[in-house]
Order: sequence, then structure tokens, then C-alpha cells
Amino acid sequence: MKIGDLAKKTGCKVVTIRYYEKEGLLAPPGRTEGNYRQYGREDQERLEFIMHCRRHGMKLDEIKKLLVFRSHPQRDCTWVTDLVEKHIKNVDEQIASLEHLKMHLEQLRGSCAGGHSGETCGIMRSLGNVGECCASCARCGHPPDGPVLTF
Amino acid sequence: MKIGDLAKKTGCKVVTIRYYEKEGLLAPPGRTEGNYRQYGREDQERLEFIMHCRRHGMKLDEIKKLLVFRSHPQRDCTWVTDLVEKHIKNVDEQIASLEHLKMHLEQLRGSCAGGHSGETCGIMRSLGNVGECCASCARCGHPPDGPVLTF
DNA sequence: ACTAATGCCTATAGCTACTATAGAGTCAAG
DNA sequence: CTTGACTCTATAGTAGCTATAGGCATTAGT
Repeated sequence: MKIGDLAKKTGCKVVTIRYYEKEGLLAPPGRTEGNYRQYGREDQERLEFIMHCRRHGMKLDEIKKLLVFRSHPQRDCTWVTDLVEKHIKNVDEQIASLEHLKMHLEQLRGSCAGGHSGETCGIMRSLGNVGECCASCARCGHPPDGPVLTF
Repeated sequence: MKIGDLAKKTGCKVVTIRYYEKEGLLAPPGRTEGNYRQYGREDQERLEFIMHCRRHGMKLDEIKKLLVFRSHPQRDCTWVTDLVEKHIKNVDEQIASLEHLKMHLEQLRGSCAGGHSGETCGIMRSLGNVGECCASCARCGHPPDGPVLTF
């Protein structure tokens, strides 16, 4: 199986496969005479494992550990359940954060109906008012170096 | 006001202020004899506007446009409401995505109670099973080049 | 056999929004 | 007059890819 075939089978991009190899997630595969990478079923399974982990929001270095664990079956898996637990907490926190952001955005939307100039537009005015943003709300005590949500 | 004072007043880091200047969000301020940046009330307001936008999940280039609009009040603000609308949709989509992810993670959590080896751990097994992931579910038809959620 | 298209190779730079580091200059207090 | 806090610039690093350039390998068509 050449890299393009593997890409088609898994839905992973060719460049991404090479990237995973460079990052040590996939072992350097054998090569053909013409120096093409050649993959087998095991490589495919490993890649699919990686992709499945990615879809679960795992970071590459977490996946790396999971892959090591996968090939050394003698150890205790408690940390895996802990990892999943941690991710669930993380997801919960993100959802809460987004719900809160949504509230603010809806407030923002409600503050202008459109058709205004930069000075009179309610949204622009709201964006300029710092103190206005819910002072009572704990979530709005933006930690000074906390990450800002991006899209 | 020196850069450190501005940082303290706004809660923005010194390096970030310099970064915003480099990116054209803040105008290069005046300098003291010793080549220190010197800021005034207007700069502070502009920075606070930027920070407020960031907290609403706006990207830097979106904020740049908003800043231009802010200083050219003659134009119509409809696109601003559109922008906010777009962000709300985006947030909705992200929340849905995270809820879905959470479901999967909880499934994962439920598939092993801990104390297993790499081979018998239910989580590891689930992560290896690609097809298992809800085939019927539309959200699981991961678009080939769609962004993967990260934390 | 020749050619064109496609696929593959490596290496490097770019993306976002910062953050960290190094090495040097400026300023106020003791 | 020295110490320490603050500031300056320039450069590199972060995550997880993506894009580009320039060059081989293979294959389909003529």
C-alpha cells in the first residue's frame, strides 16, 4: 500500500501521514525500490487508532503515550481512564465557557439592529464598554493569562 | 503611561501589547527620551476594545476591521451585526460538537473500569475500533479536512 | 518508445495568537 | 554608584497541521 492508498482508506491526508511519521506517531515504514513508503495492515490500524484519538480531542503527545501503552500490554490502564476523565472535565468546562460566550454575543446582537454608523452602532458601543461586561459574573473574571476562546 | 502601567491597568501582558502594535492593531505610540513607549487614555481605550473583542472570540483580523470601522463612523454597521451573527452560529456549532464529543468520551469511560492491561482495557479496545463509532450519526461523518477539536 | 499526467519525495516556510529567551539599554532608590 | 526593576529589539518556539518549491518515479495513452 502506497501512502496515497493509505490516505484514501483512512481519510487522512498524505501530508498528515508524513507529519505523523516525523512526529514519531507512525514508525518509518519500508520503502519500495523507488523510495516510496510502503504500508501494511498494521500501519493502517495504527493510523486509524491515532485518528480516532484525535477525534476524541486527544493531543498528539497523549496519543503517543497511548500508543506506547498499546504495545506494552502488561501495565495497568488506570491512567487511561483518568485521561478520559480529564478530557470529559475539559469538555464540560469548554461547553460552559461557550454557553457563557454565547450569552454575551446574544446581548451584543441585541444591542443594535443594523443600519448605524460606527459611532451610533450599539454593538460598537458595547464593545467599547469594558466595565459593562457582567461584573457580577464569576466567569467574566477573565484570568489574566487564561486562554481566550478562538474559532 | 509606560507599557507596564498600561499592562497593569488593562490586564493585558506587556509582550501582548507590543505584539498588537506589531500586528497593526495598536498604533506605534510616542516615545520618551529613553525610547520607552508612552501611552495615553486613547491607547488604553483602544486596547480595551481589542481585549473585549478577543473575549468575544473575535480574530485579530476581524478586530482590525472593527477598529477601522470605529474610526470611520460614516459607514453602515450591518456587517457588524452579521459578524456577531456569524460568531453565534459558530459558537452553536462548537457547542453541538462538544456535546457530541462528550457523549463519545462518556461511552469510552464506560467501556473500562480500570486495572486492565493494554490489551484488555476496554478504552484501548474502543479506541482501536473505527467502525464502532456511531455509523448512523451524521456528526460522526467527519469531513475529511474538517478541523479536529483540540484542547 | 515517447510524452504527459499523476503521484511521490524532501525541505522549508506559513498559519494563529501569543510566549519565551537572549542580550542590552534606562531609570529610580538606597 | 550599584542594584534591581523595567524597558528595548530581535529571534525562536508553541500545536497541528498546510502550502510551496523543485525534483524523481510510475503509469496511461499514443
